[in-house]
Amino acid sequence: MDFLAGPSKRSEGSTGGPVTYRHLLNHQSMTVSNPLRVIAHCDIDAAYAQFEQVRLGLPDDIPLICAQWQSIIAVNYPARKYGIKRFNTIDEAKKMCPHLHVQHVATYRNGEAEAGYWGEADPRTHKVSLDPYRRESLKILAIFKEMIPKGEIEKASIDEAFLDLSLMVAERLLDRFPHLKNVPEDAPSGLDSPLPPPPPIDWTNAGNVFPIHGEGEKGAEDGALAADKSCERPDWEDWALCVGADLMGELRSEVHKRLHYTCSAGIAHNKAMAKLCSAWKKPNNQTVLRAAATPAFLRDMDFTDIRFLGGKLGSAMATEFGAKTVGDMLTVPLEDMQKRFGEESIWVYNILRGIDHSEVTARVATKSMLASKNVRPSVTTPEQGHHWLQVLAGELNVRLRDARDISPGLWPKTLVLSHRTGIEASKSRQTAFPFTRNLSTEYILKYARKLWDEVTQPMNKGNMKLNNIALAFSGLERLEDGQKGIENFFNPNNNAKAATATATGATVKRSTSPTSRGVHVPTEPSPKKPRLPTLHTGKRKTALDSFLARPTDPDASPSINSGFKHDNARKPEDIIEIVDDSIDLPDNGWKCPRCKTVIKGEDSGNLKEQIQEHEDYHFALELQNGPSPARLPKPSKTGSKSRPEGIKRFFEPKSKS
DNA sequence: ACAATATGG
DNA sequence: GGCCATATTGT
Repeated sequence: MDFLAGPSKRSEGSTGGPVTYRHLLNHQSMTVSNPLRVIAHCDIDAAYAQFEQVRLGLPDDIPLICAQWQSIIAVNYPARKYGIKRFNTIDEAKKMCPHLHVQHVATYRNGEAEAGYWGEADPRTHKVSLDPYRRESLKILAIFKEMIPKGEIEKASIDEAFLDLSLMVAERLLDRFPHLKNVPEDAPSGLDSPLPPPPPIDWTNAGNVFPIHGEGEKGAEDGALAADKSCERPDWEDWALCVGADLMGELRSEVHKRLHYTCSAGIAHNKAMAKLCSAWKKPNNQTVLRAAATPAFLRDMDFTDIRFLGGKLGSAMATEFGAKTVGDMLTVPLEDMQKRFGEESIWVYNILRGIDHSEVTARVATKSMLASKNVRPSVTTPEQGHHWLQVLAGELNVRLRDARDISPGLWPKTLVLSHRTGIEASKSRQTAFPFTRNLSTEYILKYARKLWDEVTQPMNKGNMKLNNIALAFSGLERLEDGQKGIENFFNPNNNAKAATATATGATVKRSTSPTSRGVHVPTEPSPKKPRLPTLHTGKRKTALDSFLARPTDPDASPSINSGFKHDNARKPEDIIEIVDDSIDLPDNGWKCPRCKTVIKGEDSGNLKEQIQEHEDYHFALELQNGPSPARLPKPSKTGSKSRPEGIKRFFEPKSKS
């Protein structure tokens, strides 16, 4: 337990000694173990609720919940003051707060091709759409990308992201301390010489700085920080965090300025700690976790709050070692942990000590799209199913078109139909999804129906009772010209007769024992099969292994790259280019050179804003779908459709009921 | 390629 | 609890 003894012990970084010029100057050294590494985690406060509040143009201090049928899926912070929780019903919530705003998520209505906000949402006829939220998520991500052009950005979910600020921070440090750019002549070991001692740190713009001795200690608020300052000399690691926190402050204020969303952030030396401290003070706040404050920060925390320990692994460990807090777990020797949970559990051992070497990896492409519906009442005839297939196919149609607007050539390898009855395990059936130039709901529906028939034929005894139907695209990839089915390519209306003739029957029934595959204890890391390496440097292994995976030691291979790992990651130059694009514009409108969308400024004041927003949209979609191969003037759709489609929908009036 | 399952937001 | 996204395993 002497790990907790005090600030002299580092939780990360300086096990290898002082910060050197190499750490600051050599980008190749910006690895997961660079002591100057700065990682942020950012999380939109009560995201769905805020999205709705802003969409509706409501003031930010009114209590609002976002509803999905009779359930609450998000509660904004004003509403939380009334004690409203996610698990309350809407009626309960209204009782707690009579003037509560209740906004239902967008839905697809009957045969409607577009999701929208209708007066009423009926689970018997409507299907929930999260598309509006996905779009807001992309806008936010685009601002991140713009503000942190040189950092890796990992979208962790619809409302969360990790950012690697290390390069930006190093740059700012050098701007501020130019003398550090050159190694002094008389430096004993060249690049590997320690940096000179830093000046004191001004934390005033950094947000919450978690105190070294924990929260409840003597000097509250400023007192604790003042005490910290007096008893500890500043170091460059803390400087890096402070600069990173300034960056995050600017970024969050930019997000607020442009989109009116508040978010919370954590700034630390690694992902796990950044994630933990973004949740420390919410909403609209940020917290910095210095290495020296990490022991106090973690000590009393429930260790299952740590990312990846919230599931079966965490609870198995809690049971095994009779532990609840991180402090409890610190008494478990590494050997014991490894004996019980495998060699790789050193990952857990480290993270309990604030050490986490996992990288911030940009997600380059969406790999699947799922439209799922819990049907009420259950469908008991194949005909009822057709209705929902129509709705699900319609949604997939919209989503794939949207993605293809920005990422041409994107196409799913397969179409999957899943279904569930009661609480049994889901079953699924899939088929190849041949390329066509004429994507339509009907085209999707054709294959969906085929799957549906295969599924329903065997069960046609009147015993059919499906409670969930889902349709998904999987294996989403950018198709090369050569990959496009030749028939379909030249003959768009060809039905590709023999695309699938799968009739393999008999899926295994497996309804019992949800934990049968549960916490299997990996006594050995199990030699992996030579599986297809994924794009992401093949780090993923089994579910459990991936939690426990020990990162490769970056120090051992200084030659492997730093920030820009992915060939298709956007480079800063591109960003300049695009921002410049938006500057040249005709008087009263603007035509996007990429997608030919025309934006008209109603009052000239917001045209620029709209353009920026549009550019951001491109950014974000490329971030998600991968960059477009080149230009490609799209054949103008004008006039062919009465309803705007694809990217244009982005600029439609948001509420349409 | 296909089907099932795990995990997490 | 509903609606997702991603990854892995066995066949």
